[in-house]
Amino acid sequence: MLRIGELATKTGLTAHTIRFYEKSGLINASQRSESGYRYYTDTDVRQAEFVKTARKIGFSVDDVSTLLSIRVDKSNHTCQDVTEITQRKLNDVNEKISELLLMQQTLKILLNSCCGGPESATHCSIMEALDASNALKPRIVAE
Amino acid sequence: MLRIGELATKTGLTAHTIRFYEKSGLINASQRSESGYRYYTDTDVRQAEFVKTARKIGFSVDDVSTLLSIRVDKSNHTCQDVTEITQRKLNDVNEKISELLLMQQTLKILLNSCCGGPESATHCSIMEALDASNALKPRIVAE
DNA sequence: TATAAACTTAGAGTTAACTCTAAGGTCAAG
DNA sequence: CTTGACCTTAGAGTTAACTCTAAGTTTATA
Ligand SMILES: [Zn+2]
Ligand SMILES: [Zn+2]
Ligand SMILES: [Zn+2]
Ligand SMILES: [Zn+2]
Repeated sequence: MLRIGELATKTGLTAHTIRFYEKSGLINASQRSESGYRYYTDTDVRQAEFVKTARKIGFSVDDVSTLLSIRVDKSNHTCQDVTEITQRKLNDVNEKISELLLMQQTLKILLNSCCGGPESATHCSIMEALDASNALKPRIVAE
Repeated sequence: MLRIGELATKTGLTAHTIRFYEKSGLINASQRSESGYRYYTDTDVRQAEFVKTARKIGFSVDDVSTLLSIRVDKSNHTCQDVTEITQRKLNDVNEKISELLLMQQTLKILLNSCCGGPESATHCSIMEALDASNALKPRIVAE
């Protein structure tokens, strides 16, 4: 039986976060001491680790909540249920990556166009590009 | 001279956002009618477009604020000043991309391992992976 | 003139996931 | 018995960038 600090150490979460997850319904302490201290059983610890793993992969707290409800009642859920959540998450991630790659591309173009030196920014091509509003069309770029 | 709604149409921002940007010091209306309506000059419009462009590229409101202060006083700033902001942003973006690629990789592995069918999740490999906490080590994976 | 669209303000609400604070209680070690 | 580390709670604060509301004013149009 671990106390909250020990669970924190074990999982890499903070005690604060564990309490927050408790409020969110992700982690609970099977036992409480008379004085109110939380005590975590092995089962609780495994659930906390599940939560940590799922969060680390990138699932939202809400997703983890759903995954946990599947976890406690696997026989009434299907692989499809699980892949749906996972696929949705992957789609999110893919979309974010696309956006970021576009930003990356544009930023690279800007950096390539500017000398970066100590001279006056009066004719800085980055500033000019931002003013021209066609700085938003990244193309094939070297490097 | 445009009113806020017209500027909104022209820039693709909303009137709300323009007012928010005003509070944040990014956009201001050179004129006000007697009744208090904002009126934007061509110069204001160009600044608003600069803001829109910079935001679209991914610069934070704070970054844009800094870029604007360079913009109004280019001769007292250098290309280095500008590239620093841009490079910092690119570094941020690169870091986020790395994190997302890791997530993407892991999610792909999970999806590959699960049949995704209508059968019970009792032996679902995604659930197993989340329970095993070694689901976090993405390796080379086929597409 | 009447109506509707557009505008004004201050300030509150949204989202996600924490993060921290205050004020106090508990427990093991020395 | 005292000290210090650890625990408790409710609830407020953080961040970024909006987004919305309410209640009222102005303006253009029919
Ligand atoms: Zn230069
Ligand atoms: Zn430059
Ligand atoms: Zn299956
Ligand atoms: Zn499965």
